[in-house]
Amino acid sequence: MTFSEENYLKTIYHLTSVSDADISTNAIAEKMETKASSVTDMLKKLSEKDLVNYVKYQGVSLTDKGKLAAKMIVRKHRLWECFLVEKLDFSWDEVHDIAEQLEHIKSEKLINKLDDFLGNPTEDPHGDPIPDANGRIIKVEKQLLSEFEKNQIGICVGVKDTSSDFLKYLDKQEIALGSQIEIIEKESFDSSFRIRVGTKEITISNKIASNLYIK
Amino acid sequence: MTFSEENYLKTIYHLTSVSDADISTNAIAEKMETKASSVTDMLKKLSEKDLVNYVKYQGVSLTDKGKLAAKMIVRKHRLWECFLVEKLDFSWDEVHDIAEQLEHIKSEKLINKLDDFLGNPTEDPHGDPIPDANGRIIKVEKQLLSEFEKNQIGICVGVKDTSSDFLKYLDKQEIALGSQIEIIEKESFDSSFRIRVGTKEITISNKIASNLYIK
DNA sequence: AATTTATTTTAGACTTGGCTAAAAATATAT
DNA sequence: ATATATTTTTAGCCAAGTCTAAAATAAATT
Repeated sequence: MTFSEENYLKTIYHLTSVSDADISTNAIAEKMETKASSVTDMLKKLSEKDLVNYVKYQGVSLTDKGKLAAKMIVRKHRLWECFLVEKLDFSWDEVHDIAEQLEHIKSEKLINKLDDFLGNPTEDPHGDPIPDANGRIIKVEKQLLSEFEKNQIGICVGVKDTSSDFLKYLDKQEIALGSQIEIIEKESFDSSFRIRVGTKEITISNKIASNLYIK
Repeated sequence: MTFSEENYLKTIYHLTSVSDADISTNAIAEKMETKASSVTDMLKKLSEKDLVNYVKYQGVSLTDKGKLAAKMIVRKHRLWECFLVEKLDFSWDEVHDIAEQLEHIKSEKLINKLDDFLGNPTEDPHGDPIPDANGRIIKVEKQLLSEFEKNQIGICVGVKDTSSDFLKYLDKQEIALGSQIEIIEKESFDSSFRIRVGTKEITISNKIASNLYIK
């Protein structure tokens, strides 16, 4: 499988996890910052290889084979992210681009040994689940901070947006995975939140609250 | 720089280290298992980028820029090999192909952090030197076992051939980096050697002796 | 239901890196 | 010095993956 094929599969996998319905050519093109015509070409190829179910003009979905392949790529991506953060001391906002390259390294033995070396983690540095060698995923109950009510208390277990900008903002506010967060007040006017993180009290916008997973 | 360009640079670098003279198109083609015509095309491109000095029909050599680039690829390759052997517990005959992929990962920060994580090693698992971040290499005095005489004693510090077959043979004979080797007898007829490795006495062919570095 | 708008596909072109076959240059041998 | 052999380059073709522009289909609107 080529780099390009792997990137398409991964994109379709991620889009599927939010929408469920068949994925449109345009949605893929937008996510991958490429042109719809390029996507069409690739969908034909992936369909040939039985990695996707593709019907002209009707969108696309992953076959079982395609889904497993996509999960293996996600597995590699997230394990490498763990390695970068835990062993090489990268911060969580620096690892995405490097893992984007490392996820294409081909060696099952490598990834399984890496998994063991890291102590078989079930989540990456952003709180996203890591599929095991068979593609199984342990789902953690979690909800967005924005859905919480006044006086509720929870632990930060993940981020929805993993952009460097957002992660750096969280660092600045000293919000990390494992941080205890208490809703002090929910402002009805703009849906912003007054929260306590550890000992500090801060105000965060609804956009921030909509990208933090809490348990 | 593309994968292909990096592979050509690396090949020219390795060929240079044995011959000194300009490298022929054919020599590159043979080493890379490709055709001379493909090599010519690539040499033109590398020359455009000032990575090689190339004169039609006259062979090729690396520019300073090209040599540094090649050393950085070798650095990455050898550091990843160290990682695979020391941290992930691969054996020395398994790491080459994986490092061949990892050497193309682009991130200076990654490789320097990996270097630190490994304790800034100066040699890879085959005894080959690892260039530092500036391309500097610590050369170790060493000679081939085949050049040794009767009754000489030395320590195995490297292998010339790094093929899996050869490395597995060495494993079988319990010869590893650091092994003490004593020449018991040199057979003049076929230039084979009777040697002592640790407590064991074995006979090795001249071909084997010509691929073991001793200090 | 017809027409406009948006999406998707096709057709044809380009780039990278490879190939084969033939031509050109260089090296070797008579 | 010339003929032969080897090496290297050129010329033209192919596949992957991308693009633009035009055509086809689906969706939305009147």
